[in-house]
Amino acid sequence: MNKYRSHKCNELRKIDVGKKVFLSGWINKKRDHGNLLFIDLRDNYGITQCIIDKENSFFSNLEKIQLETVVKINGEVVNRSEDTINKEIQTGEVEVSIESFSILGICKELPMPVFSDQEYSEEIRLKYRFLDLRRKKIHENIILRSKVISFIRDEMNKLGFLEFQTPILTSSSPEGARDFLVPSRLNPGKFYALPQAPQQFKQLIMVSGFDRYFQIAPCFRDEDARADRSPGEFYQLDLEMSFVEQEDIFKVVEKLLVNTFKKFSNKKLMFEKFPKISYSDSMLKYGSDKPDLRNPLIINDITEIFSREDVSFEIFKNLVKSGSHVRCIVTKNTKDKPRSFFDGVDKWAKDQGASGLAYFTLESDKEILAKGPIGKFFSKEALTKIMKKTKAQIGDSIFMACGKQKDLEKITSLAREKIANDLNLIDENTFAFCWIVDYPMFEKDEQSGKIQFSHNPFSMPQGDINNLDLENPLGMLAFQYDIVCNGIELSSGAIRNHIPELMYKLFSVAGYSKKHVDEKFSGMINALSYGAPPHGGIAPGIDRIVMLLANEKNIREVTMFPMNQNAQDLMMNAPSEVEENQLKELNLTLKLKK
RNA sequence: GGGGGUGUAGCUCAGUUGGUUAGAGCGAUCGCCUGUCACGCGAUAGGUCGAGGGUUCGAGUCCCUUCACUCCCGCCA
Repeated sequence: MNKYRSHKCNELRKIDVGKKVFLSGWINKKRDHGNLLFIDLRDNYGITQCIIDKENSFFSNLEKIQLETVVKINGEVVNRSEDTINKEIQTGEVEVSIESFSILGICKELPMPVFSDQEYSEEIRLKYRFLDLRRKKIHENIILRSKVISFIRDEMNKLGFLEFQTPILTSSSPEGARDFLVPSRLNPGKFYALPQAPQQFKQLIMVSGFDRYFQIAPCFRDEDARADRSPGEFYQLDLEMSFVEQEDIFKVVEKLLVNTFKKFSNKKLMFEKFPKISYSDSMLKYGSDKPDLRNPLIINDITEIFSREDVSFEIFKNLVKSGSHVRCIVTKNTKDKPRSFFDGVDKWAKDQGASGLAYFTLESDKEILAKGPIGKFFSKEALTKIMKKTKAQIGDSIFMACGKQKDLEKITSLAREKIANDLNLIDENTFAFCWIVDYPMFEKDEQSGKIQFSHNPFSMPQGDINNLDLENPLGMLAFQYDIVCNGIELSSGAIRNHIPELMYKLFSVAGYSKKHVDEKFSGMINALSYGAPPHGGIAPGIDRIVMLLANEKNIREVTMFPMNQNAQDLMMNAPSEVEENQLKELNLTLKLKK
């Protein structure tokens, strides 16, 4: 028999009454009545109330013991009287009458309480993460994460995918995010890079003939953190399939995500067949390529209205003449909302750096009229036209913004969210997935004016690949797609370009020579020249999936040992300085900026 | 790199128009208490008010600088 415990702390029931047992765990809570002491003993599985009175010679020692000390308790399971049963805990019908105890691990005075629903500063939580992780909420989040990953692994195996590991020390790639670099001792002056994703490896796995690959893959990107973005490292469900078209990948991933979300959450799925929205539609209707489809508000372009003679809103008209656009958001039946609601939105927009949001409300007094500060600038014919274009009705309000396309997309996207929150339009009890498809292959860099890959240079362009219009690269679409859920980008993927000649052509559009491609992607381009199957894949973010399932707003809540916003591990003291001889071995000298 | 928020006891926070000795709850220590499950009651200890500078007769409070944590923008194929 195990030396430390006969039972776990969630196991004892009425049927065990009379048994001699021994339990080990942490002292979660003491309730000291002076001559009678209750102890809640906690382990990973649950809590058992243990009790001792002053007749017992161990009483005074146990009374003095610190919370969170690890102890082994010997005793007898006894019944609780009807009025002392605790339904909150699994073992609440019984308790353990303590006969003796021993300390297995002492605990100093705690820097933060473990048994408490209080919130603590990130600094203290991260420094004492091992204590933080004992707390119920986050302990359960981490267990959920483990179960989700196991489930996904299981599903992937069932679907015929093989799990492979790919190198962690690899080469730096010129595209994408900033790399983490690792100096090579054996190759002075040269560096490995940690993979931003196993992108090239997974394609090489397809070229190697393995057909279906997946991996719960660590990815490393040296970019600044956000609430939903860990600094440094995160995990993706990386997968790749051979001899597939876009639709084949959609089928696999939809099934996997629907199964996962149904299993681990009680929230409703708005769609089991995820709607497909083209990138350009999404940018127009939602102002973003990661729309929250729980939000019913839609953005409409009404630029043309402002070239009409019977519209006299000169500020917008003049801006439109110089190339700006006007887009609007209609809110249903808001005619009775107080002035403060409308002004609040307008003021908020100004705080966001926009020039504000103009608005009016459609009312009817035999004739259509627009009420609000700028209502008088629109004729009833113009209003009718706007109503037709935006499907607005009497009683609705219209918020308008004017600006250059990029700025406009940004402010309308934010406004959509802001207004929906103000009007409480978002059903928090729902997951709304969608596919964003038809990404452009190339885009123009705003500052330099140069053509560059908009997403992934290895994606397959759409259309007849033998007759691509390379003169108009900005019109070219790619077989590239994202999954978005509740406004969070969960993953992106693509059908890959497996034809070397085509890849050279596309890289040349972005200004890279054949020589450059051969040098930077030698492994890939070489492999594709020896019989590569058509293939494609995707990589859903594990951390974000768990975040959604755990209903958390911050990725640290589902990460066991996260770093802080400055990419420091306060518990392990990373990053840290290293010894001079370590640098010397690596042929490195430090030149710190002052 | 830029903008916002926060920083007061071990922890979570209060602290008024600048005004005497900076408070509370939890935790710690000590005492009382035999049915609690956020046990109760009493007492004690515990403070560089993030740091530095300034204004003032007087600064936790006002001003400047700076640091830490956090949220956002940039960045994230």
